[in-house]
Amino acid sequence: MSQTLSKIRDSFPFLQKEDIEFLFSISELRKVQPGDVLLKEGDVNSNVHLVINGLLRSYVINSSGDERTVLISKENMRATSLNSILHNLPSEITIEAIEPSTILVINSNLFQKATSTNANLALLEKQGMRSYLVDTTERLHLLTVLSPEERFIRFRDEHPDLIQRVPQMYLASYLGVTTVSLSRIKSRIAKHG
Amino acid sequence: MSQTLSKIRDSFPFLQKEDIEFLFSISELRKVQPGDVLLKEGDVNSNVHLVINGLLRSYVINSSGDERTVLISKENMRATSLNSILHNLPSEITIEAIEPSTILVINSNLFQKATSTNANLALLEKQGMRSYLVDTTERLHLLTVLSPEERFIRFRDEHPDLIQRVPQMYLASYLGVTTVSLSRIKSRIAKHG
DNA sequence: GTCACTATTTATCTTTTGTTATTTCACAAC
DNA sequence: GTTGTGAAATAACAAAAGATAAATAGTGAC
Repeated sequence: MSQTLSKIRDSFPFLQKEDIEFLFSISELRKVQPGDVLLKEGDVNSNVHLVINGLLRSYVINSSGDERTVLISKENMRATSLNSILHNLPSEITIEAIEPSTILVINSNLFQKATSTNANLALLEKQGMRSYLVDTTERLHLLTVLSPEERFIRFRDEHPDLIQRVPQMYLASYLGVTTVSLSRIKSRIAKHG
Repeated sequence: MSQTLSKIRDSFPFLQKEDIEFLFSISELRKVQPGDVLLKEGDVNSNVHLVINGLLRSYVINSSGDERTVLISKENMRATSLNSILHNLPSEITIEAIEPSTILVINSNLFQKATSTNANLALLEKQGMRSYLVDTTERLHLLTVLSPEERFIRFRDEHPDLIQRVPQMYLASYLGVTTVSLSRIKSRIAKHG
């Protein structure tokens, strides 16, 4: 638990000890195993899932019934349903662990209330929204501008650890290709550069 | 000008007349023609471009030298460089008019300063960030989950007016296909349903 | 009206990607 | 050890998309 605390302090240095204690008081520290589901599509769930240790993936199911990974969250990253957190609507995504993970599940309703009286938490909220926006925009640009091969290279360079940790089937659907295609991309890169 | 004012009041009913007057005082109302550039990739520009009338497109150029449209902004919608507005970095996008347009160009630095003393403007900022986030996430989901044909149908149903207004070459690159492909999609739909 | 220019459609061919099935590999259960 | 299970690589074929060029349709200038 104190390891969790120091991790959070490192990530958000402007938070005071009391702020983090408050965060814990409105949170639950969950240990999950690969395949465990933290949030199921269709459920209303306004929790923010902060990854302390491990790996989560968020996915949706398309009209052909295939899962499409929309987000891979590693340490210090979050996973949330925007629908639920902003509008109290059923989640559009399913969040699932792909490693044994420790997740801080923060009750966002209670958090939001506290932001009106606690400036640090308000800043945390604003920063959270901003980094969410930056990440989403970044990913949108990558999907729009880069080819699948370029996307793989970019992902590999930014998250060399995740290439090993993320099963290829999930990485493929995150990059917007099939597993077969991703395999071809990898062998192409291995040959030429 | 008073038409502009009433448009803004309709879009953001919680704003008082003084708030809107302040917005005008830190803004410039620009009339632009198709092809006119409001913001060029590489320039640092932390303005928010609010479309009063007309149509803008934001695009980036990929490694093959082709333009990829990342955003189409019609009335009441915005166009901004996130890089510039959040981090004062060179813009990743170019913003260009594709119709004769009236654009309210808001100085975001001055706006941000005002949000610390004016609660309405702070709310406007928060709402702006949220809707930006919702739009971006929505678009990301569509690109991830839907096929090009499904994306076209969705776009047509949500923005029937834009099908006529947006030149097909820009719509194609917005949907992530070539003009030839978009043409095929349209003829397929015309045949079967 | 014609002319010039551009966008869109259509047709043909090529390349890429998806689909499916098979094989290999790793790992756990027995 | 073998057997089973699931992921990844490979191959063969089908489907889709890209590239290119040519034809058609629009638009504005004159």
